[in-house]
Amino acid sequence: MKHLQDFRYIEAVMRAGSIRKAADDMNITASALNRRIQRFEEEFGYEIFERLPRGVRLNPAGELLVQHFRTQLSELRRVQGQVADLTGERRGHVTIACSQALSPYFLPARVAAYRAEHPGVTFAVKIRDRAAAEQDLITFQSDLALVLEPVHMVDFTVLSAVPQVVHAIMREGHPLAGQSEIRLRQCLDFCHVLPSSAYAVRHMMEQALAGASRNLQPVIESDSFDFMRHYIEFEDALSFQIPVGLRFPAGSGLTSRPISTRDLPAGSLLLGQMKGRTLPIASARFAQSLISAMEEFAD
Amino acid sequence: MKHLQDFRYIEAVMRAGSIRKAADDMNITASALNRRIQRFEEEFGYEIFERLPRGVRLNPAGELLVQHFRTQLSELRRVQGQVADLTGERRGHVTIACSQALSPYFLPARVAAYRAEHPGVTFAVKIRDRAAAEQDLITFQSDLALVLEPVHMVDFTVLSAVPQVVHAIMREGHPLAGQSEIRLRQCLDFCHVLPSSAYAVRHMMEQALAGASRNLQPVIESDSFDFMRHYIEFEDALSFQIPVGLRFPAGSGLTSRPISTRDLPAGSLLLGQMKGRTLPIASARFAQSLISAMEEFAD
DNA sequence: CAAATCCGATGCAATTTTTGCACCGCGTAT
DNA sequence: ATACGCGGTGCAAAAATTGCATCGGATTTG
Repeated sequence: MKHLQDFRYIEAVMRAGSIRKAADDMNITASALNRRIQRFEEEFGYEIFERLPRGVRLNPAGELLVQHFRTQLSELRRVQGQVADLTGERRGHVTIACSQALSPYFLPARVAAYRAEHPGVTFAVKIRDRAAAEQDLITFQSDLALVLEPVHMVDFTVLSAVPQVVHAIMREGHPLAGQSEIRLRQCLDFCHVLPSSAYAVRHMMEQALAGASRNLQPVIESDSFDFMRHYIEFEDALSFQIPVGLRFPAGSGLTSRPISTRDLPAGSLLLGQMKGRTLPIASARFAQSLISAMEEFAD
Repeated sequence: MKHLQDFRYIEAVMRAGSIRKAADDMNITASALNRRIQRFEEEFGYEIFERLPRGVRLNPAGELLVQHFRTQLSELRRVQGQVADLTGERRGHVTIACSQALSPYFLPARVAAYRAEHPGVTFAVKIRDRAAAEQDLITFQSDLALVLEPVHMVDFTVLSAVPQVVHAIMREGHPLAGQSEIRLRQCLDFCHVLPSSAYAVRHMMEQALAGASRNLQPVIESDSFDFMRHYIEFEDALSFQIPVGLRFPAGSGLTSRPISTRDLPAGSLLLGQMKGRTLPIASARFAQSLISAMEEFAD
């Protein structure tokens, strides 16, 4: 849309940190871009960039403005969706940021189920760690976020929450497999494979062990839940995952046992959206469908 | 703001009902305007005007779009206000649509009280009948509406409500002045001076008398509460007003008595805003101040 | 029933706006 | 001290917008 051109340039400058670099990115001359910025600031009535010796940076007014434009852009898309709806096209697009744990089983199943009923709806599923998922909402890059234990919770409206007890994953023959519940300290006696600290499960475990005499000493630390899960098949170690991410096909040789909530309180898996935002119809409906499905996982 | 130029043109075309007339209004050629509309529709992806033999009219998609633009425009102003705030200018502007009854005493006092504390804040007070006040909110021409018994209440969020019993206004020597409360049917025995049917008091009285054997027969019907009130000083008739609009300076020779709520239920004086909207800081604060003041008038 | 009227659309030239290029002054970094 | 990268600016080229004249179509008018 033509009338948001200025915003695209402003955002580019913000990202690049300098008008010249941004001009390069946007295939335009620095002078042209410079003047666009100046003209905009004049019309707006206030400067939005601080001029630094090595470039420019958004000032607080600029931050406010960028946030406004982002809202505006997402609203425009929502209106377009609504118009598409009433012209009978009946399509729609859902963007969701979610934790890695959701990616193998839970979310694919839910998206497929939804698409079975609404084939015209398309999806963008972004795997994000819990901090990045929130950032995605704030920048309007995702309509929804489904994430375990979000970090900041500012501008985050919770649509649904289910508690999730952390499970230890192990081979079927593992010594701990004989118990129906595992104490956290028992885990420390075995080799463990953990997600890196950006992930909620790791964070929860470190919180739980803060002040304890023994600490986590992962033999493997990874960003890939998939990698860790498969690693367990080869070494007699422990990995950890929440129920929505668990499922053991026959013959995998793996099993899981819950960690006692006395040691490790259950985390909350939250479905949320940007506070105060009106979601596009497709996303709002899919959120409803997700909420129903999440209730079945209340652990 | 330059980037909303298209919207201004679209709105002009909507109002004028034809591109040519709108072009005239906006001091531009019809062809230029026509092409702007076409280009916009192309970018937007959908037509927003129906082409009729005698002009154009917004289609449903266009209605949605116009509403979107109005929101956007008001949001932009809010952001500008916020920016003004953080640059230390500490100014602000409040727009409020209100019933005529509020205009002589209640609202001037409230606005003055608020400005005494916040001298930088400016006001636009628009006197509107109850239907027009709501319309003002919807079109974002006012931030707030303070109105007795609004008509539609769609997209209307109530911020505060106080009941208002209708009072009869009369000269001090009037036969009914001896009673502490007046029955509605008694009023019919005297000449009465009524607001026209666009006003809530008139509407409430007609509702109350619907199906009754006797009906209202105003000797004077007027749009001006001020006129009616002063008219009573010259003829021994009755007029009607709600408490917030009442105050008799010594020597006016007028007085008022409440109509029994058995005959005429109290109406609600509502302070409201457009549903889902975030008000500019100045308006939000003034609304808070109004809410406090309104509580004193709970009748 | 035909002429007149009013409408939106469009080709083309005039005008305004935007862009690119060259260059300035300035502060930092080397 | 010099070189580099930055934002800002004058001026000409390029692009977009506008105005004018005109078309084709539908309604209104006489």
